[in-house]
Amino acid sequence: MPELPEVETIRRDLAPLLHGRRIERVRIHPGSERMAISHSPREMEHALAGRKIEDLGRHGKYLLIHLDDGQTWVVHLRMTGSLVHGDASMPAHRFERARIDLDDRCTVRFNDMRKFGTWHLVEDPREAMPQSGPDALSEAFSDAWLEARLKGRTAPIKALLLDQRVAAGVGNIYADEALWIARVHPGREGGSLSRAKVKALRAAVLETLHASLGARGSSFSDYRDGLGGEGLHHVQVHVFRREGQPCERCGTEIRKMRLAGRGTHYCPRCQRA
DNA sequence: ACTATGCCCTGGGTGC
DNA sequence: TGCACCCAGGGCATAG
Repeated sequence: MPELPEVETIRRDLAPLLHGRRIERVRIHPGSERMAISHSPREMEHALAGRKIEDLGRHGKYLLIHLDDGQTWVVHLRMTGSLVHGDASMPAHRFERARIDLDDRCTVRFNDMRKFGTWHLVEDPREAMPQSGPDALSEAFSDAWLEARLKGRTAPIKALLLDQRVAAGVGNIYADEALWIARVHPGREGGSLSRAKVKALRAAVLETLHASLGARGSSFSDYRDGLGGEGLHHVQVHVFRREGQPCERCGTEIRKMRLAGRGTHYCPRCQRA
């Protein structure tokens, strides 16, 4: 599941390889037409061909590919998407959904088992992510911002952490990890957190995102970096998918529950309701 | 304005 | 071995 650290790792991998390259040809494969949101697949292929890539940005879980005509190609990998750079002769991945041929005999493959990934081609990146709030690693995601977003809210804090309007880039893995670090029960009402807890939670979000970035992301299943390699962070998580195993702090068995429609992992002792 | 739920999609795992 | 079923979940639409 590519969340902020995984998308940022891909951005860093691809940026030096794509900078200044011209896109020769783009093919969206049959059966994957739905990924093209802002245009029809054929229109998008045509609009991308011949464009030069200027630089790569990121906002939350969205990868932003800035082109020489001022447009931005906005890619979201959702759960199983990956963008893998390689030599044009590299054999196609089993779940290749699209292919981008560059002017240096290299290719970027868009692989996506579940076909949830999306592409937009827009003048302003905000058109492709109208709901997105501040990036979780930006200064705009401040203690004051988080406190204001949580104030008066009765929804579970886990659900609010997953809300991209609150903090863009936090997904299921890092929401669970941050709540464990901050010792907050995932089902607790968002508005019930003290100012000190809100501050601890924001710090925990940053801590877990930076820890994962340092390990090039988490590869629980499908995530791959920009070169097709796996991240290393999944071996150092505290709670995510560790149900039945002991909590590192107190030894209590990690539990799993369903919250906001997502598998939610926590320590029943460290994270009291 | 806020909260909860279902949908999209497909492979992997499980149970019979 | 085969098959039905369930699970994974980000963002969006919809209902209340």
